[in-house]
Amino acid sequence: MPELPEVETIKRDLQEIILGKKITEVCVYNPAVIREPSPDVFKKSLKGLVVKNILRRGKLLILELSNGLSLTIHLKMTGQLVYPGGSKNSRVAFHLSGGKILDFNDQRLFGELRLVDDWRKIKFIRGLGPEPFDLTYADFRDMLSKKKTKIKPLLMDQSFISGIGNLYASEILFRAKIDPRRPAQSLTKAEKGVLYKETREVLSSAIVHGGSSIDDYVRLSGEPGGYVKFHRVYGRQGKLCFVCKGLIKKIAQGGRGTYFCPKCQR
DNA sequence: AATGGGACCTGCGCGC
DNA sequence: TGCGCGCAGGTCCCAT
Repeated sequence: MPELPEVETIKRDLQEIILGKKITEVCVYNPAVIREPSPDVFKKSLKGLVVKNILRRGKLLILELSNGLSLTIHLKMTGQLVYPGGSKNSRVAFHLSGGKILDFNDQRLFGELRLVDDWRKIKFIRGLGPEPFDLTYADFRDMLSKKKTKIKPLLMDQSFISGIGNLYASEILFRAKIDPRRPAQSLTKAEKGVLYKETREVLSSAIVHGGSSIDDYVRLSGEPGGYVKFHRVYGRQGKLCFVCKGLIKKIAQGGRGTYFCPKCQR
């Protein structure tokens, strides 16, 4: 968390609210989250710039600014953007034209803010695989056929496909009825087709509902996203499967929790 | 190429 | 009650 649907939701919220606004002041309360340039230069350079465009690539938010620079924001696990803000716990406060504040909160300080000349050149962006919604079925099928990796960690691999994290990987595989431990290349053509379809459906439905408010994720307004009620397996270990009434199981894969129904997912 | 582990962090829930 | 421990996961990095 947050993954593609949450970041996309925040992107759309930001487009409604802060597009065209000017950054009048930046207050840095914890410099650890500013990865480049130095916090001092970051703060001074942003002052007076207007937000011209707001994009998302994978789980990265990109704010294109009036002088050609871009502010990139990675929320990692506990990052939040809240408007109107002004919380005492914020790490960075962006004062905007109109007098209100956009807060960047981040309890665990994993989040990353960067001010860069060209966001396309940053290492993280260069390493990203295709966006799920830009990927054709033919390409997806071919990509899977080349991989021996287990399917669940593969879906979370940002160089393979961008934007899917631990929560949605589990949810997508449940709906596709595929065991998360299966080697990717062992999937049948039919399974690949279902996986492709469910990847798009789960992600787009999650976006429609404003993302999943698990842990710290909130929308720009501070309100929760509404997709949690559609979760079928994530965080449900030991509970009954909604489809077969069997028990949902939790296993570790690559140091991360994987949730699945051993009966429904083969 | 694939896989596993640790590092970065901090609040929370658990067991004792 | 209070304490210490492990866990949560996005990404990078190193080792095998």
